[in-house]
Amino acid sequence: MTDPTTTTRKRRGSGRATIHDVARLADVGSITVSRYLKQPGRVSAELGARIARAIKELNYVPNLVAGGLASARLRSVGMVVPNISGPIFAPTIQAFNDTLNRHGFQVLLASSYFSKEQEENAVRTFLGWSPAALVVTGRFHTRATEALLSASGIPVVETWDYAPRRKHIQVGYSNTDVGAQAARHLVERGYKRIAFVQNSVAGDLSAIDRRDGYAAVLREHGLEPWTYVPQAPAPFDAGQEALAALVPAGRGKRKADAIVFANDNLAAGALLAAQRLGMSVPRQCALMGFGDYPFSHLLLPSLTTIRPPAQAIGELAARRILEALGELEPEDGSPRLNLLDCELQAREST
Amino acid sequence: MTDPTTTTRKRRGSGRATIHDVARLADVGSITVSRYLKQPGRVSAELGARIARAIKELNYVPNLVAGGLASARLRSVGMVVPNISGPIFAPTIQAFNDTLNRHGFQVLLASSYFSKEQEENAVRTFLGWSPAALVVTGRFHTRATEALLSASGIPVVETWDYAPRRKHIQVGYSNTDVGAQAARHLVERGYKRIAFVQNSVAGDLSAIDRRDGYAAVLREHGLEPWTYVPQAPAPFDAGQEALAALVPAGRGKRKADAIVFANDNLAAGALLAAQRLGMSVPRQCALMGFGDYPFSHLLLPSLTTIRPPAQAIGELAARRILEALGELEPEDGSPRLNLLDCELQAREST
DNA sequence: TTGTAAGCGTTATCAG
DNA sequence: CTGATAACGCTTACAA
Repeated sequence: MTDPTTTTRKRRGSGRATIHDVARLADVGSITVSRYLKQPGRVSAELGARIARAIKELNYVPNLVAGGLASARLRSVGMVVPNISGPIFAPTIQAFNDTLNRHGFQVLLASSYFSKEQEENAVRTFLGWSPAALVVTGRFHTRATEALLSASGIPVVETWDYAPRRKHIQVGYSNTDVGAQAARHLVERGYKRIAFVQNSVAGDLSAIDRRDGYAAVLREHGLEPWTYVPQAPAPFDAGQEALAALVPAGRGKRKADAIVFANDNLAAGALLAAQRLGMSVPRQCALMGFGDYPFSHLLLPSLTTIRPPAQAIGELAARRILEALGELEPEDGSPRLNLLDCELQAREST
Repeated sequence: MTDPTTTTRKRRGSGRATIHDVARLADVGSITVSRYLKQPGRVSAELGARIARAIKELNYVPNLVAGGLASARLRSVGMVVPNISGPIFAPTIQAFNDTLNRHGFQVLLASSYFSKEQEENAVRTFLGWSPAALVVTGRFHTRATEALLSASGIPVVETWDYAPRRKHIQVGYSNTDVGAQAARHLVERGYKRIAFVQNSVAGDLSAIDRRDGYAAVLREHGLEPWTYVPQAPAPFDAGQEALAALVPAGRGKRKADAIVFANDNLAAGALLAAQRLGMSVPRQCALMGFGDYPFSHLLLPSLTTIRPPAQAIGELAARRILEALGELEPEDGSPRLNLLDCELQAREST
């Protein structure tokens, strides 16, 4: 009743029904079946109905791999992110994946762990898949990656950053602005000795941009920037270490009255350390982070932080790609530059 | 210097160098290049060297799509998870993806949002990709999904659950045991009126297994199971609602002295509500969750919970697949059934 | 150890 | 609107 291969069993192949099986059963040419699948409008209603019946009867699933080979373009999009499971990129991946899935594209994922070399590797691998487009994180890549991206001839999107002068599509926000936003928030609240705590993860260059934005605002206000780089590798420990260094117990030393951390993990480490030390936040020292991780509003005191548009980045990147591929009508002109906003979440810790 | 197509430019194709270009430059048959790439041992050192040079010269990247078509098996593995970005599945995806990437496989991801129909859809789509293996979450699927999986003829892994009688490879833990573990923990600490709060997300059937395990242990100890199903859709609100219902303010009513929540989000909602109400946890009521989300040890009091082996599931699923495909030597016999442990994290809230 | 021939299942091209 | 034919770039089967 449901024998996929109407003819003799072949030596190779998947054993599944092919477009030819459908064509034979519907008594049309295979190419007509292909057309029916891609552009139903270009096939007469009668043949269309016969084909539809045959497809159902054979339980036919088009082989996307063969289609990808023939058209030199697989319906897939490669995406390189620093990591999949962190609180930062996961919503971006989710939104990106869901949006593209909805249009029949598969997302291929690879993580770079903030290493440009691993990113290069991933891009090289992706090219073997003849993807329809590529997405990378940030604007910092190896020269080889740049070359591969440029030579690929397919749409490329850079996410989670914003570099107007680059040639690829940009979907992100300005980390410099974020740093400035944080600094302004603290200055407005009257804090004077405002420190910035760097990420101990080497390779997270976006945190350096945030620091630069912070430093610029402080200088504007006649305050002296003050950066601390923790040694501890684990973010919670690093946050604790930074607090101890910037708000020492003894008298007479220079003390920070507010600290901006490169991310919420560092800030949470400091917040917990403060609790343990009986230090009052924000009275003795205000703390703020970046990222608005899921736990940040649950802390006591709740953590002031800046929320990046993680989900919007994924969704918009997918949309711009679909537009570039002609799969979607450009809604707002489909600009190459897409600058999104980060929202300051003012809470108890400042 | 780097003209990919030594001969005439072709009308179709990606424009990239092919295996034939490499073969021509190295003056060998294309099949020898193919062999060199797959089984370097079967090619003489001299030809190998010539081929290696040609590959470098042409910057050749094998077209995996063509290879996948020819061999009727793409080096890809489809994975369906309820969601990508939650605290639960993200570590599994990360570990699974990284392990398979390391062996040259691409992971194709799709999210079901706990819907069996969406899962079926994803599986159907994946089959069009001729994947080498498939991974699904849990043991509950539509009949059509079951049929597709069985007919696929490729290794199938069910994760995040453990159903010994099913025919697919199992990599997970027993949710019933987890529920029992939670109940035992509370019984041992002397709690008597122990309630269980269900998930408000319909479709998360694993939570029901946990409740069953909890109920069995309570009965063993002569205690009466007591399940509450919140109405609020958002987990935090649902947790708060459950607390209000199970530990009412008035006198004379029946009150829970301990509550097991279906997950940490619910428990966190209750914990925060307790703080706001000035209720002392665990003195007035002990609370525990499931999942050990990243924030759980940061709460005040820190949340007792059970940590599922999320990362181990991803890694082991990948390993079993690679073994089934002959890409990896079976280390411990590569059993079909893989039961992992969940670790109870006893903390302040109980 | 190496090579030849024949697909894999689809789509681009061009002709009716 | 429909179809025959020839790719797409690689691997399997078989032969030397």
